[in-house]
Amino acid sequence: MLSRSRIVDAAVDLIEREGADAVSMRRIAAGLGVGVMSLYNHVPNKAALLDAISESVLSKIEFTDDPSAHWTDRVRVQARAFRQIAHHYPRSTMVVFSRQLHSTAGLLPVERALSTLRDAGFEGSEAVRMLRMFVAYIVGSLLREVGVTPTFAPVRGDATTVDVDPALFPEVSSLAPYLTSCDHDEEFEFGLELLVQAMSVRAGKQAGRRSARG
Amino acid sequence: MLSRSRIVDAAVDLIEREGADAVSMRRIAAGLGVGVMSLYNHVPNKAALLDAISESVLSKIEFTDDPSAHWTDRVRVQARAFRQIAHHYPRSTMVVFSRQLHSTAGLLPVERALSTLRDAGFEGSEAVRMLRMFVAYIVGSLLREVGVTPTFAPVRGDATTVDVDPALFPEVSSLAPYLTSCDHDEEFEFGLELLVQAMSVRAGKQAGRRSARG
DNA sequence: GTTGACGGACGTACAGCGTACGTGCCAGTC
DNA sequence: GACTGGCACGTACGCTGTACGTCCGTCAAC
Repeated sequence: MLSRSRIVDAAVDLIEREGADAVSMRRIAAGLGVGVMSLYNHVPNKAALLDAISESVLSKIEFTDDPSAHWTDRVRVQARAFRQIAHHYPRSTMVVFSRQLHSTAGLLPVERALSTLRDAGFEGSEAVRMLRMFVAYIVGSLLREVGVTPTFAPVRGDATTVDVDPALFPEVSSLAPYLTSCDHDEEFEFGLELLVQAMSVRAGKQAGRRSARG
Repeated sequence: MLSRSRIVDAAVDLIEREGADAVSMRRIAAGLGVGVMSLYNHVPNKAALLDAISESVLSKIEFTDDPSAHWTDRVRVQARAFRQIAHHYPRSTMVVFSRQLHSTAGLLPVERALSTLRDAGFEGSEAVRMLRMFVAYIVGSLLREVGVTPTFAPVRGDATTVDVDPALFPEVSSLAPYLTSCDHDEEFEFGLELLVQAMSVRAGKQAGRRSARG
């Protein structure tokens, strides 16, 4: 029996195997051994299916939040949880990023994050701003890692040959070795640590007089 | 007479007017008062055209770098220049973000940024890491602003009504006013300032004695 | 002036797309 | 038995990208 979740799962599989461009209602139906129009009994249209895919991927984020841990560690854990799911479904993640979702699938992560930020001493608009900044960094990082967007390492994939004019681009040329290679894990952790430290400073300023929560 | 740049310009116009989904070779040709296949005399295929669009948009970034200014201000200026062009071509920016570009169109910004980072005291891999982190933040922010990706304000557009269960999501519920509204300018500047400050701290550590910004 | 070559504009054609619409099968309820 | 509603499915339409062939204007060589 066909069902919405079976369709979504098949679509995610197809995306991961052959890329987002390969996704068509016909291909999904064929993968399920089913007629094309049968899908429309469970999904109103393709756009809604893509939204459902986004929701499905987002809901797979594992948030094992430990309220007793220090808030900085909780921030790290949550950021990595986000990243891990993106690595597990890289091509579907691109679909998520390319769609505006109005669902509540992302509510739980937001709730957890805000709770953590409150423990860090951020209140009101400051907490929301911190959250948005963090999400921006994570999304931007994942967009680079997933490979669809700018590693801004504009040299050839072959790390040995660099076809950049040193006279025109001295910095790019001299830093070419670092620009061509990219250890995504290190890169992500570097930015994460920087942000956490920046948040710590800000938290100290804000909560300076008042007592921070344990 | 048809030309590659005329085609690209027409495509960008079409994207901005009617969205990326509306872009088809036929529509572009019609907009130019030209037959569909004529386009293929100047562009090998649609994918290449989209790449050309990305390149065109990126090349429009205005970098009026002032080497005499403090590096923190130069960072700010460069970040805002990036953002400004994204605001000028919001829908085309999404096309840029959704494509992996191997062109050298983004080289000049990278060169300027690395030069600025060098002045800040960052060398080698540290400079590249800083650049990548900054780009990640900017890209993530723009992705939110351009509206295609998660403002993570999962409540309704109507700011007065919030359909979130306060029992299940107390933080989201209590911060709803801040989550529903989003002043993109303030939001961007907030994260920008946080990053610049974080970089200042790091620069101080790395370069030893250096004038901190007041 | 004639001829030949060539590049660009264009029409036709084909496979694939999303999906509106209609048809038929089957389970459940009077 | 008749009726109803949900689901699987086929057909069909208008759209897409683009391979291929054709036509025409320009220019060089004779």
